[in-house]
Amino acid sequence: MSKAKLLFDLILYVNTKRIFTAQDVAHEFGISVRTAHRYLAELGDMGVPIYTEPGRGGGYRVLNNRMLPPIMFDEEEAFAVFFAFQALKYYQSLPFDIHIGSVFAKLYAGLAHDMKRKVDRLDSVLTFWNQKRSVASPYLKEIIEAAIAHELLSIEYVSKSGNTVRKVAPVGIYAYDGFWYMPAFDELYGQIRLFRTDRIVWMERTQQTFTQQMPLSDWLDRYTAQTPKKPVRIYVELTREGLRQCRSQPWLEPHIVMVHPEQGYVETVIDQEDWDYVSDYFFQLGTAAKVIEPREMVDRIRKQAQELIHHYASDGT
Amino acid sequence: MSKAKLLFDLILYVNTKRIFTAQDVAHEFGISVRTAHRYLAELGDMGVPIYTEPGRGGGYRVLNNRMLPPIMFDEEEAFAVFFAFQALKYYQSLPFDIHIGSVFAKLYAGLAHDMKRKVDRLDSVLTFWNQKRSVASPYLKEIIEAAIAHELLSIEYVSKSGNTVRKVAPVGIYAYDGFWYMPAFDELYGQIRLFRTDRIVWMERTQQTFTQQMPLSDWLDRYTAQTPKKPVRIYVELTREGLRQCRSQPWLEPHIVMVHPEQGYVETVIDQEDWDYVSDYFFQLGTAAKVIEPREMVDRIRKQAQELIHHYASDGT
DNA sequence: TATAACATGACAGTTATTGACATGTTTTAA
DNA sequence: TTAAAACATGTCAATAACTGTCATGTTATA
Repeated sequence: MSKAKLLFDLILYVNTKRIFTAQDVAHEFGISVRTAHRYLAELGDMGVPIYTEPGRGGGYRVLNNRMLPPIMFDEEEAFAVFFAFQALKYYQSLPFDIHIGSVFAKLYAGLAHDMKRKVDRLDSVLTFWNQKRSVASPYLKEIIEAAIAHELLSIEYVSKSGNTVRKVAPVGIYAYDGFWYMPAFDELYGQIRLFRTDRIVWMERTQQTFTQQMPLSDWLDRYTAQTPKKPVRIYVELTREGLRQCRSQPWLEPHIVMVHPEQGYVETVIDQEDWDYVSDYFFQLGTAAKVIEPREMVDRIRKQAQELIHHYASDGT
Repeated sequence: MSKAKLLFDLILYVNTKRIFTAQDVAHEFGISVRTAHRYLAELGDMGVPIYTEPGRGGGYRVLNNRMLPPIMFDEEEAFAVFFAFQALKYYQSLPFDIHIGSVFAKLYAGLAHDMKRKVDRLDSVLTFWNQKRSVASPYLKEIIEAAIAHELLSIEYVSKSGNTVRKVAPVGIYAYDGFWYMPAFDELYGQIRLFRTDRIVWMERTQQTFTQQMPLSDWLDRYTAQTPKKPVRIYVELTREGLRQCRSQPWLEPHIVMVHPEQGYVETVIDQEDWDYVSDYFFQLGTAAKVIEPREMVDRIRKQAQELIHHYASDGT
């Protein structure tokens, strides 16, 4: 085995084992103990954070920020990472911001000149835009790590009624509309509650772990799904313009049928709960859409239109 | 210079030069031509995509997907990249999706077992949540690259009035509320217009370049700052519900005046260009809003309502 | 057909790596 | 206090890898 390959494998070995002796390495890779020492010293020079404990019961130890073996990326891959980082620019608070910076620096340094210019320009042609929020959330990284490790957290939370200290089991965190939210099981209330992370003023990781209740996605689904209880069939004719508009509605788009470029229809089933929203949507489309079913929706739209005329007529003169 | 260091530098060298001979390398690094050949062969084995052209005028060539020299990341840095990728999960259409996949694979492969589990779990505790859109935008990558290269694009665009083919100079692209938008200078109109990339049905990169007009950020600033060219004053009374609705419109929110919890108004200046959009918005608010000024908007809303009644009446029986 | 490039092989000199052995140092358990 | 188990470092000879020179092909082009 070539030396390079061996060093490569050695990185993996030390990362997995964490604690080991030079004899272990010598035996594992079929080299002499002297060489094992030499190689491990070399890893140290390469930046792998190993330290040693001399004496009986000693050996090599790896610090927790372990190194990955060297990886070669091509420019496209590097560019993809820059692209992804761009998506994070908008967030005021970010976990791992330092690491993002160092990854950026390492990748950027390896680029050829022309490619560097390209990356510089990326900044000026690509934005992930949202309303900027200026509220800081310092505990994001800790929350993520606690959630991953299924670890209980003690938090002090600012709520309407004042600050409270609670012990919670985080389900996860999500970003929405510029804020970070943490759904977490609250021991006090015996149920999962939603916390805004910027309202957490103090936090401590306990050593206690909990058994996972549910993944974040399940919680979000349950939180948003609202279980369609009463299905309602709708049938709506669409003009060209109606087609164009409806295609940007994710809940309609899959059910659009285009008869020909100038005409089409939507036939789908909605939930009773969304009735008003759907009705308002087709109302707002005006003559670009024509609701055929349900009849009640037609009535409602007609009634709304009449109200509107009345509303503005009474205004008159 | 050590061999490793030399190979490292050689990668940079070949990436920058793109075309060169073994003599060039030998001279540049002070090695023999024979060794230059040997090293270059070694780079090939390492995965750097070089090929050769024998014969007079020949030499070594690098394919465009150039390689970066090997980089060592630590786990935290790798995790930061996974985190960034998580932010992109929500987008239906992504440029560089293949590359994101391959970066993920390369980094993931280098992780120790326990860390792999941690990354697997990241998915279940972290979400960047927005309303999902299912509309596909296949041309994102090309737009970005054209914008970076200041290259003119021919596009076929679906607009209200039908499909049109235009030649445009893209300023950049940005993601907003689940859609991708491309502001671009439109030769036809002699000004910068906004395109939704999912409505581009065909695209071709021309070879022509243009001189950059402005960076995307400037454009966004100007766009959001709303320097109306033809200002139109609007005055709209709002009910409680109207207040609630308007408050979630970023362009209205700053100009809302609440008289008391049940009543308020909006008074602001909009641009002539947005007239239709604004009118439609208040139409859709129904009786929750009452446009007082401009009178023409009142007329238009009334007319729309009448049309709607007619639209659904003719349907009748 | 000469030239300028890559391609490959052989060989000897040079350099780097390796293993064996020796000698310290530090810590812990007996 | 001592022995054992670990790292730490040095020396040296054997071996392996690398390098440069020379030689011989091959390929494309002026």
